[in-house]
Amino acid sequence: MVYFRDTMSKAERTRQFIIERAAPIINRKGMAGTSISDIMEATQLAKGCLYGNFVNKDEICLEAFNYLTTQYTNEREAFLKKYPSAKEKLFAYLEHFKEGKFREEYGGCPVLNFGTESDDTKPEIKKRVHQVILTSQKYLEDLLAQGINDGEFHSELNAKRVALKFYAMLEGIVLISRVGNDDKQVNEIIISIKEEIELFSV
Amino acid sequence: MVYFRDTMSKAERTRQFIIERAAPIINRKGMAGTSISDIMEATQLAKGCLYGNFVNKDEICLEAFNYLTTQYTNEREAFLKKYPSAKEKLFAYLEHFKEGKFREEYGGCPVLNFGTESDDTKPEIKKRVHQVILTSQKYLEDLLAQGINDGEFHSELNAKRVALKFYAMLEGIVLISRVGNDDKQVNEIIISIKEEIELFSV
DNA sequence: GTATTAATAGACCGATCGGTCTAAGAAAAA
DNA sequence: TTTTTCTTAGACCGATCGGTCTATTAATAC
Repeated sequence: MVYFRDTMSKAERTRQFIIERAAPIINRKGMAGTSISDIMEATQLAKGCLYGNFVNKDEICLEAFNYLTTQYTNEREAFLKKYPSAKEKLFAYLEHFKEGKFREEYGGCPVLNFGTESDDTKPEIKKRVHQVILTSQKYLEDLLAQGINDGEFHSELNAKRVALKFYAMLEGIVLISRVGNDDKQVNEIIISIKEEIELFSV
Repeated sequence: MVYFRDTMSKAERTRQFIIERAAPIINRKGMAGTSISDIMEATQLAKGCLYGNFVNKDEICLEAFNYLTTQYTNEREAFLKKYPSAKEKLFAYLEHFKEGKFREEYGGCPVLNFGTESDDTKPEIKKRVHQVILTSQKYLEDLLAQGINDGEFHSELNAKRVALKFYAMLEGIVLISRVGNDDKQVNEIIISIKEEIELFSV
């Protein structure tokens, strides 16, 4: 992240800094499992400073989730830009997933982590996670629809259903690979999805 | 759960009772999010009694996970027994999943909940979750292999890969349906899997 | 250079955390 | 019935929790 000294106030910069430092910790240890002192240590900031920039811990958690997801989305967007067709974009999507910064560096997929923790306890976070899930599905769905439109994919293809299927598989494999400390199964899933894409390619 | 007054000691019965009461709470609120006083309240037992039956909170969490998974496995086992062939068993497996006691009553799939929470913080729990994942995949894989063996499925079918694929999809859809408060997408996934089963049926 | 804004260390708050211990009573097992 | 096992309520422990506040200092903006 770049801090624009000319356009961002000191407070904005600090706020952003806190989010960036806190996000991977919360993603790893969970919202309940992360304490304010964890964040103080990671940022080397005083408690008063944290509470001067956020109203409470929940706000930090929410912003951490937003940061992680937009970060990931932006990176992927930049990566996919190079590929023109829907099919190429889909394959690139899988490649980008396979590189998997979010399966390793930051403690796994935030949708998975925040989603499972929030679903019975934090309605606001849950709502936000839900939005992200919908957006992600929609993205895949649009790619598939574009492919149909461009004559790359068969028209009988149910874009919505297949998008859901792919997305569920990817979330599922993040869980499996992380708990198993093993990336081999990620490749297996990618192969399965690629096979399926070929199946509905014209 | 039945308490066998003749074969179980008082301590064993109490231990079991605590596990059963604590399990759904821990599954919902998370390990870090569940306190000893939560468990005292749910069991109406004194703190000394809890610590007389378990060495610490972690042990309660681990046993809660074991309880939830064996519970679910047993129920499914009983349900599938009625179906003789591999293909019928697979379909029954999906039906049983669709009924989804563990997507609603107990706070979602324990593999998902304990898995995401433990993966960076609780190595012992993580290890146990890993075992359960392997067993579940193996179960599906064996079903598919049996189907091939019995001539129900094509022999080119990659049982291991497809088992992984199905399992990932199911874990993924638990997350999606819970965060979205919506079961419609569960049906969509079931349809997708059924389609796929038909695809490799002879 | 001056005015403003932001960050500091840390005292302090009440509440809760996981966990230990005890003395007494209840329940179960023999 | 007697003995053994188990559970009780709650005091107590030190630590930590999220959060507030203050007086001082540092950095930034104009």
